[in-house]
Parts: sequence; C-alpha cells; structure tokens
Amino acid sequence: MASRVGVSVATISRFLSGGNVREETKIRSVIQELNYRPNIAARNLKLGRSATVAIIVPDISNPFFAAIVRGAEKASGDSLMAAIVNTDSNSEREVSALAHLYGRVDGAIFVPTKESDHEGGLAHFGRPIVFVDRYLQKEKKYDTVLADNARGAQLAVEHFASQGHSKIAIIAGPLDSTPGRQREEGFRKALDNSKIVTNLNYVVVSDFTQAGGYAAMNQLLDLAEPPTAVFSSNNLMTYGALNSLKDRGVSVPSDISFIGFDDFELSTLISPKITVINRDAEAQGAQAMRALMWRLENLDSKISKHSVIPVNLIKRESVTIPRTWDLQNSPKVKDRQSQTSDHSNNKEKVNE
Amino acid sequence: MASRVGVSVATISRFLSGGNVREETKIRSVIQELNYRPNIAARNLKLGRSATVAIIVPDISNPFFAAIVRGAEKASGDSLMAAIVNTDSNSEREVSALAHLYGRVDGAIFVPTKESDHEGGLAHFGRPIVFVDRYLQKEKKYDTVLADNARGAQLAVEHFASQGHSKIAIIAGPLDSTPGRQREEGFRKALDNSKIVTNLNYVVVSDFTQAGGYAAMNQLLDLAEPPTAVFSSNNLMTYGALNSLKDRGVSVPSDISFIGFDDFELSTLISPKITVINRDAEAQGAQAMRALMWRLENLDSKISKHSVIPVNLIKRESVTIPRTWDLQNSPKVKDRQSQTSDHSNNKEKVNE
DNA sequence: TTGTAGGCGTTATCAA
DNA sequence: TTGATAACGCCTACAA
Repeated sequence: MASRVGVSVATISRFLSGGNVREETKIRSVIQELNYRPNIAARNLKLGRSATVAIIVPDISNPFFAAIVRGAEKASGDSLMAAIVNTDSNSEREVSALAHLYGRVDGAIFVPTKESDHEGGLAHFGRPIVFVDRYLQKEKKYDTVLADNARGAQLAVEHFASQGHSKIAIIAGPLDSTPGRQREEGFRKALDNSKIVTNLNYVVVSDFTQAGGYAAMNQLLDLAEPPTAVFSSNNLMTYGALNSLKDRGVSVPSDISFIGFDDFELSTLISPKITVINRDAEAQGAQAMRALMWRLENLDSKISKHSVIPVNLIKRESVTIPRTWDLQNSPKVKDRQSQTSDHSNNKEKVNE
Repeated sequence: MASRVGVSVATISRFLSGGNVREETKIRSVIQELNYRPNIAARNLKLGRSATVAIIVPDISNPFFAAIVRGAEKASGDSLMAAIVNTDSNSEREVSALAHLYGRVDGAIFVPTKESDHEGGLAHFGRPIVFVDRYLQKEKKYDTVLADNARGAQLAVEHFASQGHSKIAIIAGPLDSTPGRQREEGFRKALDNSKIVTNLNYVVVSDFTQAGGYAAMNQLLDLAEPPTAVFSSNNLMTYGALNSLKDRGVSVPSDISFIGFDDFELSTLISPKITVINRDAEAQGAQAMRALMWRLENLDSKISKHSVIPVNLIKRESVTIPRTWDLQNSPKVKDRQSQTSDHSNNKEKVNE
C-alpha cells in the first residue's frame, strides 16, 4: 500500500487520522484501487480501545428493552458502534457475557436481571458501566438511569383510590430486581398514604413473565374475596393477567379495574383499552448512552451520576368505580351517577 | 506475568491455549493473583479472527426479528459471541454497519431491508454472510435461509377460497423486499390456481409498518365493493389493519375474514383470535447460525446453501364464510348451515 | 511534511 | 517441555 504510493506507512497512517499529507489524492485513489481498509485489531491493540460499546439486556424481544436499546443506539451517533447482547434473563449468561466482552468493548450499558452480586466480575471488567432500569445494590460507584418506579406504583394506587377502590391488589415482579422491588414498595407506601390497610393476599409476587402474570391473576381471582382493582408491575405480566381475566370470563373494568406498568404496542387494540403507567423508555436508553459516552471521555471522574426518568399515568378504559361499591363503605364516593359520567378529572373531584 | 512465574511468555501462551506445561498450578495462581486476562486485540491481530459474529436486523423490536436473533444466539454456543446490530430499516445504516463491522467480526447473519444493491459493499466486507428471511437478488453466492413465503400466501388464499370467498385482498409488503415480493407473487398465483380473477383494487402495496397496514385497510374499506377477506403480509401491518377495522366498526370475521402472516404474542388476547400463517422464526435463526458456523470452518467451499423454512396455517377465529355469500354465485358453498357448523376441516369438505 | 523505528501483547516457529 | 524471537499492522515520538 505505502510502497504503491511511494510514501512510508507513517504517511498513510497520518492520512488516515486526518493529518496533512502531500500525496493525498494519490493515496485516496490507491485506497480505492486496492480496496484497502486499516486493520482494526492492530489499531485496537495500539490504541487500547475499540470504539465499541455493549448494551446488555435480559430479553431483547421484550418491547420495553427493545425501546431502551433503540434509544441508546440513536444517542450513540456514529463515532461508536453498539453491540447488543441478550442474556435471556439468565445470570450465568450475564457473567459469561461480561467475561466475553472484556477487552472487546470500551464500556457497557447494562440491564442486569437481578440485584444479586457479581462477585468482582464488574471490577474485573475494568471498564465504565452504566446501569439502566436495574442496578446492583452493592455497587455504589456506577452510574444509573432508573425509572421513577415507586412514583409509578403510587400513581396507580391513587388513581384506583380516587375511583373508590380499596380492595387493591398488585401483581409484583421479583423482589430481587430493582423495578420489582421498587414498584412493590411504592405500592405499599401508597396504600398507607391512602389509609388503606394492606391485605397480604393482595400482594402476589410473580416473575415478570406472561405465564407468571396469568398464574398470579388466577390466584387473585380464586380468593374468597377477590380484589376490585389490580396493578400489574410490567407489560408481560399484564398480557398474562388479561388472558386470565378473559379465560375466566371476568370483564374489565366492570368486574375488575386494571392498570399495568409500561405501555405496550397493542394496548389500544384490545378491549378495553388498558390504562397504564408509562415512561419514555427510548429517552431512558438515550440518557444511558450519553452518560456512558461522557464517562469514556472522563475516565478519571470519581463521582457517579444517577438519573431518574419520570413516569406518568395514561388514562384509558380499564379503570372505573368498583361494581360492589354499594356493598362496602366507600366514603369518597357519594353519588354513583356523577362518578361514572366523569372519568376525565377524578383527581380534581376528590380534592374538592 | 511471565517473569512473576519464572517462565517465558511463550509458556504462558501455551498454557492459555491448553498445551501441557510444568508450572500449570503456579501459573493458575498467578493469573488469579494478578487478575490477568489475555489482551483480545493482540490475539485478534495475531490470529486474524475475533470469535465474534454480527447479527444485522432491520428492527429488533419487531417480535419476529427478535425471534430470529434468539434462535441464532442459542445455536451459537459459547465458542462464538453474537453482536446484534439494528439498522432501523435504513439502508444507509445498513451500509455503515457493514463498514463498521469490517475487521471486527468473522462473519455476519444479515437480514437486509431491501433487495437493493450494496454495490460491492458485501464483497468488500470480505467475510461469510448468511442472508436470513431476505436476500439480495443480485448476489448469488451467499447462503440463504428463507421462509416458504409463496406457500404461506397460497395457504391463506386456499383457506379463504375453501370458505367461499372470492373477493380476496392482500395488504402486501414492499415489493423490493424478499418477503413482500414473494408473498405477493404467491398470492396472485394462488388466486389463479383457484380460478379467481385478480381484482387489482384488492392488491394494496404497503410498507410492513403498523401505520401502513392501517392506511391500506382503510383504502380497502373505502372501495365501492370492499373485499370479504383480507390477507396481511406481516405482523405489524396486521396490527394496523385490525386497528382500522376496529375504528371503522367493521367486525371480524362476520363482516370481513382475516389472515395475517406471522403469529404474534397477543394474537390470542384480542377478539377474535386471529388466524395466521406461521413459521418457526427461532428455528430459522438457528439454521442461519449453523450455516454461518459451518462456513467459517469451510471458507474455501464455493457452493452456496439455500434453506427454506416451512410455513403452516394456524386456524383460529378470524375466518368464516362471507356474509354476502348469497348475493354472489359461490358454487362451492351449497348449504350454509352445514358450512358454518363445521370450521375444523373445510379442506376435506372441499375435496369431497 | 516526511521517514525511521520502537512497541502494543499475542502466537508460532525453531532450536535447544 | 521450554525459551528466544519474529511476525501481526498500526500509531507515534523523534529526527530529518
């Protein structure tokens, strides 16, 4: 290559890194002609970096994680390439992914499955890691970008309560995962705030899967006194719970009111349209990528950054006043007619 | 490291590649102690390979592509790491991904967006590529793993026809993509086989997106004489088409019968349960990974391999006999009662 | 602006 | 079984 142009390899290298060289046009044409591409491995070896980062997620087919990934990719620009790695919600694969990635990437965006320990695996990785949506409680020094999970649960409970519900259940995610734990904690706290006593039968801990949501809803329906409102902690469990309700002939919202965490593609296709707690997952992914890129430029900075993505309630059609309201003492609801005819601003109503 | 043990680097290298060495235990302990990990970039440079392959897909949030990826990952074992790259159905990003991947991976599984030319970009990539689901018509020498698209369209048309439909429409995908083209061709051919004359108004070419499916279905419903049966060429367009039907108050299947290509997560949650053409997307991904791994071991083999993944019809609830059957001459349907009461084995019935 | 030369950390060859 | 050594292809002082 260099001999072909009549200059040294140093000149070629200079040209490649944007330096000024005399034979620029000739070099360009020879590159074309020989189809020359610099050897990446050699460059990585010399420079000690790869211009690649990993995005490690438990399940890429979950639309929520897919959105995180999309956001992160968009934010990466084209100075960096993002390699997505799927761990299948499997802790062992998580460990082996981190090990395999060592030396191949400059950093990682990591959505761990559990909050369990990685036993020094992270330190050993030796590169910046930004935790998204989930983090490891033991590891304080890493950046995090979490959703406002407790607030989300609180919004759901408050919305139920504003409609007169007091028999409110949660289908919780695994308590050893960040969102599972924080949403369950937020749920309990919100009940306390609303002066509703927590019925332990109404707290079903499940596993964030569709099958788990199905089983959990069945369990709630089998109760001697089933809840009148159910909050599902993630999208997949929402699918399962809705399937259960359908299979058992329980209609939403007339028999049971329902709110799910995380919006989903078909939420408007199914009947009724499901009221959800939502957050901007793409923004969350983008924020994580920006944090990672900043840290790659500031490897020596010691302070860790923690961002929280806001959540909001999207009211649709799956929540109404409880059917059995007249069987119970429900002080907030005086007039059923006016209550049913005004779904749009219940909060204001309650505050009157 | 080597000096720490008292041997040469060559011995360490031998140990690392599984050779027999005397100080094995001591080396092991020093590796632990120093937290030593071989430098990947140096190894890649020396060996000329990276033990990494790329899986390039247009849209990872599409459940179908997600399934392909999962299948491929599972088949890769742990000798290889798979890096997923999302192109966002954007040809430019496709080109730049290929360029960025050059030298970083040993090969790729590629799901291109269009059948358009890559102008030597592939040859320049210089590594094995296996095309999945879609391929480039101009490039003959690469391995492919396609679905039996034409057969799928044929199954849909035959099922409609067996129920007495003759006003059959297709919402087609882009004709410059493999599945879009092959499904549309299969559709036309199947109509011919069933002696149904093709009404050009019933062929709406769309873009494989939800919005596209929505618009396409609207277009069909606006026809002076709308179809009685609609075949949608992919899952996203199916979502959109169903949304359109819902918004317009057209009920499925009593007003219009419907079949979609590719099964989807919530197909059983929505009413009615949608009849679909399905294929095993994970198996397709796995097959692609096996083909790629084989080729990495047989770089000199010149023959290209082409696999076809079978499709099948999953009968659910979105197809029935046309409502307006009595307004038409439909020779195959003599007795409405017996026809409606037997949905399970129409094919046998027709063949009697 | 250019060339020379050393070194990044590994593997492979060859002698010992 | 081991050690010395030469690549692998690139970048970067340093000297010209």
